[in-house]
Amino acid sequence: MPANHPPAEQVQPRGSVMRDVARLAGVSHQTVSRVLNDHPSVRDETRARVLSAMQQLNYRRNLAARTLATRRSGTLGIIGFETTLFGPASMLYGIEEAARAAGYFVSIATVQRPDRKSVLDAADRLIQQSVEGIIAIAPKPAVTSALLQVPATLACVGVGGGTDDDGVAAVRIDNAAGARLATQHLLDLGHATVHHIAGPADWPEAQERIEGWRSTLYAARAVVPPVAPQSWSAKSGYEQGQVLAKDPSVTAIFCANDHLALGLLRALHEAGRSVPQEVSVVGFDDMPESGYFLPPLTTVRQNFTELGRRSLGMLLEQIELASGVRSTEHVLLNPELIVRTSSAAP
Amino acid sequence: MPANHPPAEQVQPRGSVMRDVARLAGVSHQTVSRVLNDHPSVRDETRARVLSAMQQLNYRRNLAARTLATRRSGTLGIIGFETTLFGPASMLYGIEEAARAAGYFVSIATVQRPDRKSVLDAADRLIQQSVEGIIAIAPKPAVTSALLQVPATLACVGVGGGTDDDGVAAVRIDNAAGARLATQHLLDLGHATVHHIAGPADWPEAQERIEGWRSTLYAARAVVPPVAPQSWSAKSGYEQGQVLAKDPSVTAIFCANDHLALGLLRALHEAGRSVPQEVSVVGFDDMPESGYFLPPLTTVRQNFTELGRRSLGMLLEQIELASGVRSTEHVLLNPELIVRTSSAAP
DNA sequence: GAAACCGTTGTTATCGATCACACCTTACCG
DNA sequence: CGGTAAGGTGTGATCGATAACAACGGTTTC
Repeated sequence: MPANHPPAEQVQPRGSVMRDVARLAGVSHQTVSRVLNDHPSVRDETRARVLSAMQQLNYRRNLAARTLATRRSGTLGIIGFETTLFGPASMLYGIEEAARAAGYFVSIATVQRPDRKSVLDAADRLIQQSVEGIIAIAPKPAVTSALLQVPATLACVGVGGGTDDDGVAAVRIDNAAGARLATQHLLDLGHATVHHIAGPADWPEAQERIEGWRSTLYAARAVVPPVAPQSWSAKSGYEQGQVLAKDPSVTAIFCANDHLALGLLRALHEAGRSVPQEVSVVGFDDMPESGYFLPPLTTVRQNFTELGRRSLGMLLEQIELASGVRSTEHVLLNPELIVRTSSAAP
Repeated sequence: MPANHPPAEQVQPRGSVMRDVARLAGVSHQTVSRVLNDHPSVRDETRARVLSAMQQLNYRRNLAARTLATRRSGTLGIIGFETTLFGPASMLYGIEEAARAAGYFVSIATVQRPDRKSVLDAADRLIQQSVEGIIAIAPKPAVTSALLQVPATLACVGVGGGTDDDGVAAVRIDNAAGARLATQHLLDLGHATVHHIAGPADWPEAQERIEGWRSTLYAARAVVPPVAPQSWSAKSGYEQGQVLAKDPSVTAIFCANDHLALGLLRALHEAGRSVPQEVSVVGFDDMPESGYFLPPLTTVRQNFTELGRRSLGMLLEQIELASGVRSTEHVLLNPELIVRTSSAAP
């Protein structure tokens, strides 16, 4: 049920509307509308008169009226999760930028938890605004599966790790490939095996990175050390790092993200184990700061902005195709290994 | 001039509208509207019938129509700058959360550069959407001064460092106070003076931090070392750090933000100067990672989320007061010193 | 010379809500 | 018992745009 606002006595001051422009230009409002919509059959001289009138009156077309008449709002919705983090924030940025370029407006709805109810709630708010499509930042499958519940004629795209669900179009990076890149890099340097500090067990992205890491070790016939998934935080990296630091056989560690790596670096430092001389470390994400860690972090770069742009591209495709059937296309982007100084031969 | 979208043949499927609900409930559309708007004079039994009809039809009120009729959109606009950074991203989050709680929708428009033209452009896009108010993330004065150009009846609030301008309501943190906190902390530890790695010279926030730092040194009759403002980046901190590291008289350094501090820490480490034994370092911002730097960074915390919430509060006040005159209230939030291990007695 | 057509323009209905006002009960009062 | 007030409900106009169609002068076509 939509909220009702407290009354604001003063309404927005009535700016100029199409009638005013029409009167000033000496034409009908419909002609003004034609100029506005680039209709071909308007005489150049008439068009010029109208345009000048619009300029004089500082006319701005009323989107609400247009939406009502056309049943198209020119607005896209984003369902965001943990948007204070660098990754989601960058996706958001990429989406907005691309949307603006395509002439769309962007409305956002954040969710506290990536569960079905919150997502449906957010989607509802967006639908009320007549958005023409929704992009959901979807770290967990619950998000995309919730998207299946929204009216099937509404274009939807999921972006992020939790987009396994086949019913919804999605863009994601290839987490397993990224993990393979990192692991193989360390093996190639000559490490006997690679330890892994994983992300939380219930996150698909964390699972996929474990998968990629594990399969690479298998292929190389290397020992597969145990993992103890906890969270994505530097704290967790620090704590697990303290344990690993005690084990002299550990020479290479791949972290599921850069925050974990940061915590790990601190733990190794405190334990007196130098990086990369004694232990090599590789992260995942490539945050802006990662190049300035001590030592600068070798990591797997996700191009979040590109992720955002691509998802917007897919959404527009769906909208403009308007087949009515929802696309279920999945796009997998390849991450890139950024080698810095935290990794070296043993 | 608004962009026109390529035609999407298929329009949104017509969901149920007020007429449908009215028919099913056996009342007039006006009565449905009354129920929707909590009008007192509806018999309980009628209200119940209407509500049940709405539920059966999964009715959702059309915001565009409502906006057209009431001239109120229930939407607020945000003009964002560098929203991928932790600070702006957190403000955005705080705003959205508070807006949702207050029953408002949020639409966003980002700008590439914080200059007059870009801001007016963004404001224009928001005005087209009939937003009832605008919050601008305003790192530079050009932003708020641009806000003065938007119709005076539209509520506006600036948030951030560039909000000196007296014509616009604003929320900001007290940068000078933060700098004093940091500088005094270092002096209190027993350092003879404090060096400063500043932010870029054309940013008010950087200037205010310089001011706070300098005035504290004056008051303590300490030597005021020169500053060489460059950028906000870790790279800049690294480069300036390399210079400072060579000077054995330098024992305490206050950085204008945590990124600079990160770069500095690396430079000090590479120069073999230990922190905090030989050199103390204090940052500004308190990013989530700062507690895991090597060593954990003493820093000045800005509560960005709170900044966002407060700015939204002020905006709502303006909207709901609707005095027509724009508020010019300024709110200054106090930052907080977070002491970790990067600072110690010389 | 009538019919068909074109480019250009105006007229009227429409989108889905709210608002102002009219209408009908019922109740209460003098 | 009639008049007024108040509660509950319906009717029609309205917000500002677009859509559909009609109208008009001037060709072109048969």
